[in-house]
Amino acid sequence: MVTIYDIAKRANVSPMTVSRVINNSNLISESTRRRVEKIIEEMDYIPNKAARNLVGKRNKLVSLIVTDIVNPFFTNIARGAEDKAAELGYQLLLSNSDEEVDKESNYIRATISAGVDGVMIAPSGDISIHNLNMLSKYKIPFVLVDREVEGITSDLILGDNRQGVELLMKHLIERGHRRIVLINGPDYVSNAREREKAFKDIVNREKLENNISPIFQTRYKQESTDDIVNEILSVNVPHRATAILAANNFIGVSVIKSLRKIGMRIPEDMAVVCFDNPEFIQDFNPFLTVAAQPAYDFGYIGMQYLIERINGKIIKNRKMLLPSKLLVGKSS
Amino acid sequence: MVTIYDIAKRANVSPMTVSRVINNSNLISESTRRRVEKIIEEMDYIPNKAARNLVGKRNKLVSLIVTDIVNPFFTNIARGAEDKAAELGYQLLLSNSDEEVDKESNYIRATISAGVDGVMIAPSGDISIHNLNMLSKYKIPFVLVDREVEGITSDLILGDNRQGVELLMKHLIERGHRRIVLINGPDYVSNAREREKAFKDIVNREKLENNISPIFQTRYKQESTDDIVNEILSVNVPHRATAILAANNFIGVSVIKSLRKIGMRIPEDMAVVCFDNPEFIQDFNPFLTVAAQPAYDFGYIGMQYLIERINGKIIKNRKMLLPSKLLVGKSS
DNA sequence: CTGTTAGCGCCTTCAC
DNA sequence: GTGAAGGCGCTAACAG
Repeated sequence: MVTIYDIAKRANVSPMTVSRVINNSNLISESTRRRVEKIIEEMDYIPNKAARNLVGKRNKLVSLIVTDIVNPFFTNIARGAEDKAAELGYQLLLSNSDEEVDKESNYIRATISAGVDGVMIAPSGDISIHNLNMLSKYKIPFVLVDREVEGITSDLILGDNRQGVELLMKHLIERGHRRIVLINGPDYVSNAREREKAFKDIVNREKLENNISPIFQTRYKQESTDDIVNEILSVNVPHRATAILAANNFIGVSVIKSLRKIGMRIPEDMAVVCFDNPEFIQDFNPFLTVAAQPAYDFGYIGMQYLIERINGKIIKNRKMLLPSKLLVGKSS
Repeated sequence: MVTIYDIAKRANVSPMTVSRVINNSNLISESTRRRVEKIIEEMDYIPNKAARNLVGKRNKLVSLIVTDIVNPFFTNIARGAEDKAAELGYQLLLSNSDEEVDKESNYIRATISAGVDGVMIAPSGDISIHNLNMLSKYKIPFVLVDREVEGITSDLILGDNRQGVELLMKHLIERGHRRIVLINGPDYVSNAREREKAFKDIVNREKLENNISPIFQTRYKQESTDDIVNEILSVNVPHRATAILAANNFIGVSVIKSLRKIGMRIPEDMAVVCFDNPEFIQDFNPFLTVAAQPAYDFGYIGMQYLIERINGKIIKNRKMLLPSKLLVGKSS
């Protein structure tokens, strides 16, 4: 391994001078700078981050913790985050928490151990507060994306959930639906609570039949929704809901599968809409009607915020609320 | 920041003893071990990787370099890789090369600088050889996934491209197609060369009309294929190709878009098949007929190989060839 | 503008 | 079983 000492020897300078060169110090004469740079090039010298980090320097390393990179929503967040990070010279550690606090907790510890400068996280839920406090204890800045956590103040990049629900509900109502069911995510995730609140408000405001517009709860994962769908269909036809609003793409897809399994036609027998695209290419084969959140921007802007924080430029907490776009498919 | 010195003081032992505890040395009495462990717990001590790394220890950090995490093929590779890495206590650095050698080169340097123990990479192409040699120079083990590189020997996790092409061609031929066009990836990527070779062999073997079965080349990216499609359609109908084999999902999707743009019906006017799912959920809304590669396994097995290499368990190079599965959609 | 000294947190080596 | 000394590669603080 080539070190600054090797460079120094060859260049007839002290290691400190080499250090100054690789850190772009301007307390150096142009001639020695050039000489040293040439030798660095020749010897393929690559600085050792561990050593740098040990003396208290920034590590230029950030951590991204999502629930599941396979969800296109988070895939795009990851890409946005990585693009911005790379642009600013940072590297990205990736973890999948699967919405499990314990896994998340392990990742947080590993992440601290690795000496990251900051963390961008879509927290598992409100119980993530302990993990986030751990970060605070180590003075590691973080931003929350997609979800906030009760009792935590930080920079936030969130979807405008009320606006998204309005978009989907308005669309369904325009198509004549009056009996709409919400299949929501878990109530320990902030965006599920917000989506539910918006849903209820609209049901009241629009005087929809809210006795037949109950709210079901599942998880934001690839899980069967057969039971919930069966329960919805157990209501006899004149009173049965005619449309389902799924709180995210995984739920939306599961609902479609459950409906198809028992021969229901979509949208004739049941309309389905959801948050977030289940597919990564927007305009290719749209089946589901969705409120598409600008996931890439979540990641890109979030990383910008995070690195500003790392550099100590920003003190007060910021909250960015990003709107969804309605993409009408065949499912409604 | 809590260090082994803090723990040592509180436990009335030397820092060395603490070090032994956190490294599960067995040269320690049960009683002191327990005492130290208790204090570690109390003080929320987290080891500093930078320090560990500096004294030459494993960093428990690996790097994954893909061309684009947004491609579901690589998304699933990433998930498989991260799962295996986490299982074995490793963390994952993620980078997107966009199939550009210079970007890749920067990531490789950053990755070395970060002190990774190993690298899993889908190389940009044959020119990646310099980047891989850089890794060798630093004695960092690596495995190649999805693509091999001429002149590089290493562990390999590859798709069985011949088998995949056979699958798709057999399917098309069974449906009566005799004039098939290949829209391939760039020839500096090994799998493109293999797919082309298999395609040609089958065209000859099956005595397909190979004067009208030319091969076009584009990139494995989300780029327009309008020009290529127009060229294909410029042939008059009795002689025009009736099916297109796209070498990956991005190309497949682009081709569909190009065809739709000019009002061609799929599959009536033109059948389309490709490698890899363009969607992350297999059984939801299948439009394209695809040869689906087991991407998750690429990542999972690849990471297993890599970490075995890191631990010095394996010496000879291994090559894992994974078969595709045919998923028939509406596009053919 | 350049060099010297000391130390970051941990582990290897060698004592005891 | 436990501890002391030294050093990994780098940079902050000081000196010249």
